[in-house]
Amino acid sequence: MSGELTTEARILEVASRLFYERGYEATSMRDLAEGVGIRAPSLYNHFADKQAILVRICLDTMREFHTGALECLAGMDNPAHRLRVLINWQVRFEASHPYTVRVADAQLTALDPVTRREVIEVRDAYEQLLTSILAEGGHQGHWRVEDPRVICMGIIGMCKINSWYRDGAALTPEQIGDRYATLILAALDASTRI
Amino acid sequence: MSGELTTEARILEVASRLFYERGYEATSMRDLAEGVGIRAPSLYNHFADKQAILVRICLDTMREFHTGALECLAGMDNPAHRLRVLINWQVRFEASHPYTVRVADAQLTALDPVTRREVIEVRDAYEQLLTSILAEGGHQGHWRVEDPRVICMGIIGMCKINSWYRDGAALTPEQIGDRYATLILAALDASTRI
DNA sequence: CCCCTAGACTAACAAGCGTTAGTTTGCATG
DNA sequence: CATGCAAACTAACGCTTGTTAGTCTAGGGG
Repeated sequence: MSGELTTEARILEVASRLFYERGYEATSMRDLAEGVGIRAPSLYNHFADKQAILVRICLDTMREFHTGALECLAGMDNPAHRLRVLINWQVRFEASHPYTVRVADAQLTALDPVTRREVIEVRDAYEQLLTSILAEGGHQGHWRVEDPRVICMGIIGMCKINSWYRDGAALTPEQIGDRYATLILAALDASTRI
Repeated sequence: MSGELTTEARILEVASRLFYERGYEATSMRDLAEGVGIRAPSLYNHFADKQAILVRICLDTMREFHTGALECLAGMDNPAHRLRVLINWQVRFEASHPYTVRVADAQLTALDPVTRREVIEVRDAYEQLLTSILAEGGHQGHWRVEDPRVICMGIIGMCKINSWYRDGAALTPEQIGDRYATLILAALDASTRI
């Protein structure tokens, strides 16, 4: 065992990178094994089959993302604070999990239908969370939000910095998150003229 | 020949849908041929190989997107108008080319390096276009834009409605584009308190 | 009326795929 | 020192893949 990680952890690590770079179907078990430093059949000592590796990556990532979001919001009431915290969390998560986040999104089509449904349910739960914050801010009169869902999807898309952000950029993920949160909060402010 | 399209056009149409649904690698030439209503070897009467089909889809889509953007901006000077028009164009294009836009993005890894570079160059040109508009509005004092590129990427991400928008939604693409443009313009407005 | 070409077809190939069976190895425990 | 088990290995399987070679057929121009 090289390094200090278990073989299972190293398989997941290498698989995330390869699925990210080439896609699930374009990555062979032999490629993956070579990256780990073992032979292909040995992979089956750790995972039932190729699909199980993808399932682990996608489900683990989505669940960590969602539970982390809930923890960030714990005990917060003010919609503006909640929105800012959530935007910051997503941006930071995208930057700290560059491979797995993209795999969980772009390789959805390679997932078996059952797991795909599960991943989508977690994703929907997050969207619901964000939408409810927007709606609440609207009801309280702080924000101008005619279509919370449309705004929600716009914010989520904006926060997907994973497609362009690379380590060593001029701004840290924290700074980018702050910029986006400030921008959205300014835009939603009901006192602003259109 | 069924319908009124050439066989080549029908191949591109079916391939776009299959690459979108399953990915490039997961779509076999036999699957594709079946969708078109011919046998696999007949595909080679229209395209040199499988890769050539993907190349056509990705390059055609990106070029149509970029030249369309330039046409939308022709003769427009005001940064606010230019930004609004560009946001609207992207949102409408995403909605009107749901399959090919996603393929040109998600299947980038399946493209041969030469074509991938070409696609990325077109994408970069669009980003440069948007960034320059933001920077100009900043220099003219209309907008508060400290980091034009970060804002640019945020706007582009926001406009990728293709991942969630489906025909028959409550709002039309035009309406969504208007909402986003208004939101961004309100956020950038230099006279707004933060 | 014949020929030529475009575009369909069948048959088949070599390569690579995910996976299984069966075997060996090395360490930890009694 | 013997034993057992986890986890590596080699060999090989059946299948699918992209692609090529060669053939057939229908329609339009000389």
